[in-house]
Amino acid sequence: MPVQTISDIAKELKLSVTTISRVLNGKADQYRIGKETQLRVKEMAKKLNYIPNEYASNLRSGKSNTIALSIPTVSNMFFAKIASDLNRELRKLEFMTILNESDEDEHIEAESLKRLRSRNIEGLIIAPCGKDSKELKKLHDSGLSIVCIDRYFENLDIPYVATDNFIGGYMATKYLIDMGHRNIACIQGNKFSISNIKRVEGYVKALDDAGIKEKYIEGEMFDERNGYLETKLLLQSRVHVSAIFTLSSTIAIGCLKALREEAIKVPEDISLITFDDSPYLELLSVPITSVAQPLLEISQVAIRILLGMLNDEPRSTIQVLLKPKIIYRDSVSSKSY
Amino acid sequence: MPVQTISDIAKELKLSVTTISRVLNGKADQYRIGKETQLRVKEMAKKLNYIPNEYASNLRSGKSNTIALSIPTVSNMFFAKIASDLNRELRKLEFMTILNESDEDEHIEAESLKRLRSRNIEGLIIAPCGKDSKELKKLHDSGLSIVCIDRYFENLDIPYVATDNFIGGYMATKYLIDMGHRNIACIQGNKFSISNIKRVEGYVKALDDAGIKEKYIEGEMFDERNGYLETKLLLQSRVHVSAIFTLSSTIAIGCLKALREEAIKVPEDISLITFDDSPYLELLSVPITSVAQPLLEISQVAIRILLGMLNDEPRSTIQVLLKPKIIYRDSVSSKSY
DNA sequence: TTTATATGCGCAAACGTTTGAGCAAAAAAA
DNA sequence: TTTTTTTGCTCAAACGTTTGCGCATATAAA
Repeated sequence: MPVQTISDIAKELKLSVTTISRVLNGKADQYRIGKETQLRVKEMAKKLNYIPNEYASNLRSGKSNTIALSIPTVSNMFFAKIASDLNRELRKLEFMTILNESDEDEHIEAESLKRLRSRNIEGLIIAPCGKDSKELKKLHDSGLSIVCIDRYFENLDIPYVATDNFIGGYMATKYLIDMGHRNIACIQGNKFSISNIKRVEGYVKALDDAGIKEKYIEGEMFDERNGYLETKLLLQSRVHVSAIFTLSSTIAIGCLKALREEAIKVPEDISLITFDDSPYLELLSVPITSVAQPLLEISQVAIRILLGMLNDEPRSTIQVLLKPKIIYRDSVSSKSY
Repeated sequence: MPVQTISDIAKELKLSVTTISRVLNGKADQYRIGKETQLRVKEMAKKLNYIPNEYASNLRSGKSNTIALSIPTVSNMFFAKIASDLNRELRKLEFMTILNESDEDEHIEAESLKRLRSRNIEGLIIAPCGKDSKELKKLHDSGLSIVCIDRYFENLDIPYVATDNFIGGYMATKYLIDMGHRNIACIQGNKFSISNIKRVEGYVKALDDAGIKEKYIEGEMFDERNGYLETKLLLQSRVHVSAIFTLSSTIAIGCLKALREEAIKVPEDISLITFDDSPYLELLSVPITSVAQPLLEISQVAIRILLGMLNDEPRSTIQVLLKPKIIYRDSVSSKSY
């Protein structure tokens, strides 16, 4: 069966395409199309198995019913959960979701954003990976509704919603300090992502507040490999730490594997606390204490902000930071000097 | 800056839109556009920051450069990995990816598929969730290039690539049997997904081959909750099992949590083997033996098949089953009677 | 009966591309 | 010089919608 168009229906019913279009768009009453005609049109549309051509409709109307989602990667559970929650909401709102993964590569991200401009998307939800994104700024300047999640740019007035990473970093570190630790290493992820930066700032502030000078900040990627490598390096270096603060659960896994290889016991030899919770953490040989982010809230707030912008509410600079929560388990020992 | 169109460039250069279009599409030589003109067009396009309108272009040409990906959910690591791998390849091929999550709900899936028809997508990669999908069949009949991953329909000649789940189920169960277990429970996921069905068939066959009559097959969802609940039920029932085979890593987590609550030791009291590998598994209090699926291969083969179809190669019914691999860890004890 | 209002629908342009066909001028061949 | 070929580009239609405006006809009011 060939693709049926509006004008096929029109021909069949000996009506104009205008009438068909109006009925099918729910604008029939507004344009005073008779009740009976409406019925006949709808029936014929069903009978012919009519499928609207979104490309034609978008070309004319400018509406694409499409939202783009740009995140580092969906194979990181943190982003996967958020992507899934967002996608579910968008589906309910009858939007299609375009998925863009940047793989933490700002060139890929920029390229994707550029290509998005061709698609007339109506909104963009993005966890940007670059230090500063010219492309994102361009999109923003062009009037596109954008909301940043997890990461954002302090110098751009793009609305964002993220965990209060500074507090998270501070809480985690303070907890370690309160438990008696003084030599605390921090294995970070992407140095240019604001969420990483804020976590590190929290770490530093907590140490400063406690009058601790020694700080060890290493790492550069939110992945297992980085956690493994940096832990190995840490153990082989001369610095002696009694606790490690990993800035993502992926990093934590790598760290744990390295610790195990070196036969270091958690928490007896080294304590561990990590950003990001995961259902696995409580099942590990040592259940890992973590800083849990309010995942669902992030997506929900993001959607709410986006909808606000789409409904032409005045473009305010909404910036939401949500409190994280420490989930206490057994990977941090109290250390008394 | 307003959106610039091809005709803006044309006006600026006093050329026809046809010429601009041809240059910008790389068809300049084919249509004998002068070298110098080509340069001037390209420069002006850059200068005006021209962005092609994909909707107009698709409307005319029928090409959408869009592939849809339909999976249960991206918050299941198995699908997340696959989605990510596929998306990366599609990006390289200059396709945009539309993400559709069905949440294992066939109505949602059907609705999404229906809406896809409006988008003129060029291909569809899907892990269908229903028992049989009318919508999918319609799309297939309409000539769309489709490849199924992980799940498929044996009665439709849609190409698919999946793990050989029968073998996987057989291997896992045989291993348990070889280790001396006779009472083996199987906690399954979605009963209607062929991957689940095949795994169960493998489980049954292995038991039959060993002359074991007792079979315990329970469960109905590929998630943690199901694993937890079914394990609880299993433990409270009168049947006594010495080993459990969970059909996904999510189920395994729930199972482990239940076992821990009931103070059952793995593998001393009960042995566990699970489908799906995960970087976490080796870090658990008891490293879990698993049946690892060839994730990357699945995506790669899927892409290859899809490309073949897109390039108008004869539509053959390619059906690929890839061998899984057992990763031996410590969750299965040998039991001697 | 004439005039005003309501009802039901159609005309035709527009959205920004792509594309088959074709035309004028320049270059080459005769 | 005339004819053929090549070069460089343009015309205009088409893709399937949406939409501002407008035109009959029917009904109600005067």
